[in-house]
Amino acid sequence: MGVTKTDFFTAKQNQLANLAKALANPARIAIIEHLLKVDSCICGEIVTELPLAQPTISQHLKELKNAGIIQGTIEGKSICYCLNADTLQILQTFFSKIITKVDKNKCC
Amino acid sequence: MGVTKTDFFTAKQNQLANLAKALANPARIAIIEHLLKVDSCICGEIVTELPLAQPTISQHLKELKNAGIIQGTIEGKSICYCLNADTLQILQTFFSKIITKVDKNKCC
DNA sequence: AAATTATATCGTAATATTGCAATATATAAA
DNA sequence: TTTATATATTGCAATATTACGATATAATTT
Repeated sequence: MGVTKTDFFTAKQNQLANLAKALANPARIAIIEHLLKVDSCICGEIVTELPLAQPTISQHLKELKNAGIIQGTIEGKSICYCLNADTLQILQTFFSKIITKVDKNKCC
Repeated sequence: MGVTKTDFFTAKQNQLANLAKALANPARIAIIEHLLKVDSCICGEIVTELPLAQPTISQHLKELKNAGIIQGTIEGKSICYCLNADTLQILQTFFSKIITKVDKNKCC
């Protein structure tokens, strides 16, 4: 098929899976790391930073935006993208909870 | 194409993207949550817990194992799967670092 | 208004992922 | 050793993802 059986899982499980999917590409990781590093966060900057064509980066930015990981505001004729802390917090919380629990659960 | 341009990114970026890819499915999130919850972690248990066929779950377990997120040891005629804390720590560290930096970086 | 600059969308080819039935393998029990 | 149980592998159809050229849109400058 190729279709994930979304209906059979909880909203939280689907949310986490969708966030992970948004991060499941090195270009999107690189975009996140770049947004974290630089003060200004214009799309055009990313195009020159990464070894990908402009439409490809625009598509990656769209996916990150759809997932709520970044947000973009129009700034003159360019667009300012930045990270959305609230969404990233969901992931941080998930993994922190796992780390605190996983040690107590070693069975092999 | 459909091929990610892996070569143009750093090993760390590819590692994080691959770990995210391994988590980018609600069934695999559910498997992780189940392994975290129960004491015993036999594959057959997961098959009865999740609404997916046995070969599908076997495939998901394989992907989680290849990513280093879980490990499995043979136990009689069944297999005991459990979470790998070291790998999950990589993700926890990544998101914790992001969270501590992201607030200082608000630009829109 | 025309040209320039910045980003988005469309269309498409190549490849990857998802899920399962059928089947294989491997250990345990009878 | 035959049978039962547990998990893995194979093969396949449906769908999703990746990347990019061509083109569209939208604001800015000249």
